[in-house]
Amino acid sequence: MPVPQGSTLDPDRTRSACLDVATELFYARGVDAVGVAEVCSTAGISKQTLYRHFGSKDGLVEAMVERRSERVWRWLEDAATAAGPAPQARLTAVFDALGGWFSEAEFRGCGVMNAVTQHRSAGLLRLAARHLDRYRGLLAAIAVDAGAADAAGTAEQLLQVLEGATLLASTSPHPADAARTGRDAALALLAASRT
Amino acid sequence: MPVPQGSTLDPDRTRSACLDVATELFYARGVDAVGVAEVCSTAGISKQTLYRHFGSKDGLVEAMVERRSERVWRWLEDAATAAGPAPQARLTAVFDALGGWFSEAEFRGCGVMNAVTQHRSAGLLRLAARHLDRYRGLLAAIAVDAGAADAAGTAEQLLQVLEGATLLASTSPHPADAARTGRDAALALLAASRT
DNA sequence: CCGGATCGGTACCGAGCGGTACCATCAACG
DNA sequence: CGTTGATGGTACCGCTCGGTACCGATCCGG
Repeated sequence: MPVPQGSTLDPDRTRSACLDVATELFYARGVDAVGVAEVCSTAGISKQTLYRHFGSKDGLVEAMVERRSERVWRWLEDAATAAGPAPQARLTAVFDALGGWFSEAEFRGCGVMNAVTQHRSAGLLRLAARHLDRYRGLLAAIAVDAGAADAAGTAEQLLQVLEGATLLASTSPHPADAARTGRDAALALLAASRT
Repeated sequence: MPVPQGSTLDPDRTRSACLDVATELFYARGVDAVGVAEVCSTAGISKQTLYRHFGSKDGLVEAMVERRSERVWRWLEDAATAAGPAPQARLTAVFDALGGWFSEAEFRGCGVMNAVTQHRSAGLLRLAARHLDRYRGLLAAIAVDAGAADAAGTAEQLLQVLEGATLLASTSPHPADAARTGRDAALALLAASRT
């Protein structure tokens, strides 16, 4: 198979490295506050290469948001799965994982929702909807296993708590507290969801 | 008293009109997407006048965020008060009022949190903290009257639901549903907060 | 009626932006 | 070995931004 793998000219590797840098910079300082020139110089590529891969800055932003959404969702799924089959344990694991994230010095809230708040484009709105749907799937599975009378409604409540905790943590001086508060609220809602 | 009131040269009136325009434009399209020139021309004032009143664009943004925070909080307080003394009724009134807001075509989420997401400055972080504290006071009073064992903790849970509902409504095709979901979650949490 | 202050309008500045053109380089392949 | 295609570097373009300087008009108190 003719797949290049260590080469300097591997397009996939270049693209991925570029997305890594874009994710970091855009998340840390905001999409508007970082120019494509800085992304290029930090990633060690030229502007031509960036534009050949992504077409425009918007294209770069959307590609990085999509990848980020998929990764953070998979990360939460893994955390839930590792907690075993009990729905309460899985929900607890989700919020505990969030707590670890919130406590990082670089934490700035949900990158997907931040991006759509900063640039309300049709593409980002669509990506945000997909992002939230992934979360809904995760939370609905927990609600179903917990015997919720209205699993979809319960999942929506849990999603509001999750996003609310994330948003409040992003401006709070004690972000880890937001995860604990969210976990308590989520567990209470899950318990109340059985008819 | 020498207060000018109808004059074209009334500084307070000019300042207020300027803040009205800034509130609308910055909220509708984002702080970065609107230049001071457009704010001035829409408000019918010159750039000199704007800079004499606010010093810089950041000053204008902070002044408009502070006013918006105070107004929306007072609006929610009034909605709760009008619902009578019962804590459940007041909490319901808060989320019903939010539902009316969410349903407006111009709704774009919480203007205060949007602003701090777009421009993470120390001033805006401070204003956001004050904004959330106002909400905490409103919700804590409800939690106390409902006999919550941990009123502050319950208020924090309700705040997460409120902000989560607002954030999700801002990207949802059915924003009013978010208010109903939030109301149900908030009432369930309030019920679960006793002992 | 006049002097000072404030107003709106406009031209302007330096800087940074997103995006493009051109070129020398270098690896891959026939 | 020569061709091809992708790369990094750099200069450049048109545009818009936040912010300032200057001007003539307008209002006000004395």
